[in-house]
Amino acid sequence: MRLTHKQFRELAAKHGLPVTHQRQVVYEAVIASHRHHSPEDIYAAVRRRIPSISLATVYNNLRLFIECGLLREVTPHASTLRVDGNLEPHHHLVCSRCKSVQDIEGDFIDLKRLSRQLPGGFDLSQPLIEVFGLCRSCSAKK
Amino acid sequence: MRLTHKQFRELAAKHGLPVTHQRQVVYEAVIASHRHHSPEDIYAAVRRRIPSISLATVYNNLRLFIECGLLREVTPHASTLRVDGNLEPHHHLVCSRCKSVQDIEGDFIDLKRLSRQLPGGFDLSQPLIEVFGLCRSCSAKK
DNA sequence: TATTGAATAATAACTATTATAAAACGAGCG
DNA sequence: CGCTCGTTTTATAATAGTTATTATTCAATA
Repeated sequence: MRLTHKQFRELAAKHGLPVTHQRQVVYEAVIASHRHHSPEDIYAAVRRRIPSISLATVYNNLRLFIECGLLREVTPHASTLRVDGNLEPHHHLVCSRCKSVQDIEGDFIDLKRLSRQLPGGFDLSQPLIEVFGLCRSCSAKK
Repeated sequence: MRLTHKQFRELAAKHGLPVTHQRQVVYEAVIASHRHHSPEDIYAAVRRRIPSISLATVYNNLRLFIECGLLREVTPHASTLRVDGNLEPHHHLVCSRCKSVQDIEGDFIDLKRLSRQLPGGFDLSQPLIEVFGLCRSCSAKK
């Protein structure tokens, strides 16, 4: 706990982010458990230490942390359903910022090696792979 | 247009899905344009042919098509934000059904080849790759 | 033609998230 | 030590996307 405490102060300083008690606690809650969290999970955990905290604060700070690179977003995606009628094997290149999607050929993947790394029982019979990054116009803006 | 007409009937038959006029038109709207659509886009397109169609019907049928494998879902994701505090390079194995996420090592990716396939200007300085499939318990249920 | 079950339309309800406005905080300065 | 200004937090309202509900329509069959 002491460790993440210090770790957060350093990260925040590096990104020019003022440290507040709420931010400290939110960050520690994310790090404390090693799984992938939803805002509600984090809200619940943080409330045990700051009962008065508001859900909006959790959202605000998570987003801030993601923007600054203190945290990563899992599957950064459009907030709405997208469908693809192309059933031919292909994969997607997704912009983490504007969520645009382009198709990409899949031959950069070593399926044999990937299968070897899979946990038992994981079914990859129709593998779909998404590569996240920043599209040209978003990386230009940055 | 005739082609997707027939294509849909065959696909539907293969999956034991009764063909209705609405389904036919929804499917054709997805295929007609080659991008990745939101339900609202599709709703707008379909309304030009069936003005009385309901948004719910579009949702229902898209979901049905995804379930049956007539369409793929782009970025199958939990309906809520997920956050990951682990900044070490690693990737994710995501279950398309239950949306659970596990970490996975990334050495099945040929980054050199991937970079060669990237469209100009795409920034992959912090590559994040997600592999979608079915986790053990979901593939058992199936 | 009457019956039955599935699909659709219309709309209400729900959930996750964002926006807004007011209150509290906190660093810097007199 | 108290004031002030900008930031953060809180509380809550608003919104967007999606799902659920229910009545209606349709299509197939007896």
